Amino acid sequence: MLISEYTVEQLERAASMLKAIAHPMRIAILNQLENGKRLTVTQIHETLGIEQSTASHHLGILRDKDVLVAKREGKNTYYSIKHERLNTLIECISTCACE
Amino acid sequence: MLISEYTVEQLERAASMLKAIAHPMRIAILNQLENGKRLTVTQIHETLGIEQSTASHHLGILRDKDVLVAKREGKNTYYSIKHERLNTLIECISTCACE
DNA sequence: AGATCATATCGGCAAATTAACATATCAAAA
DNA sequence: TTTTGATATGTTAATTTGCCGATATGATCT
Repeated sequence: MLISEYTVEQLERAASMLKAIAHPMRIAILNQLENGKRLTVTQIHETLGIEQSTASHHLGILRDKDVLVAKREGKNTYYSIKHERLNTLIECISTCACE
Repeated sequence: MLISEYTVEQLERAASMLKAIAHPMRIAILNQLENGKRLTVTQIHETLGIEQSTASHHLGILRDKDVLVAKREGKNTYYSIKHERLNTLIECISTCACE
């Protein structure tokens, strides 16, 4: 079934990605990862001043919804933005909120 | 206080806008309103096949979070996208979800 | 004022989310 | 294999959400 040229599945997938992003701390995380930067859980948790488990939790949500990809390298897991196009979205919402 | 070049308030505002958008039915609504289109509550409720009260509810959420603007004209209330830039965001998330 | 169309709000309940903390797993080094 | 650093998961309970039907408000016409 189609609703407005997209299927229900596509709408749900889009919503779940957006929902993952729609959190102040996760937007802050995404700002840190703009333009292809890669950071570990510890770097995020230290930079943003949040609990390690909280950082991991937020990163996990973003990974599960295909916003970020994780790559384990030794003890560390590096996170980065999965789709180039998402940089546009981050920038867009950040500037929209500043008016 | 600043987190990643944005204030907490800006991050919260961005998150609350995104949260408003992050719902399958509301993304469908925004698709209907792309590129400056204006629609009434009844048009939305009939086009998308949802209850009138549900349509009004979703539109209210989007208006409250500054995603849409409402303009009353006689019996009808016309809704439309508030910031041009949001069209980019809608398109971006819709295409991201189609891969 | 009364009738009718359009929109907004209320009450209720099941379902989904959230935050915070403790704990568990994984990887390398000693 | 024990220890330590790094990351991931589980468990709570409190809050929030979505949807529905019903009802209330607003606007226009007779």
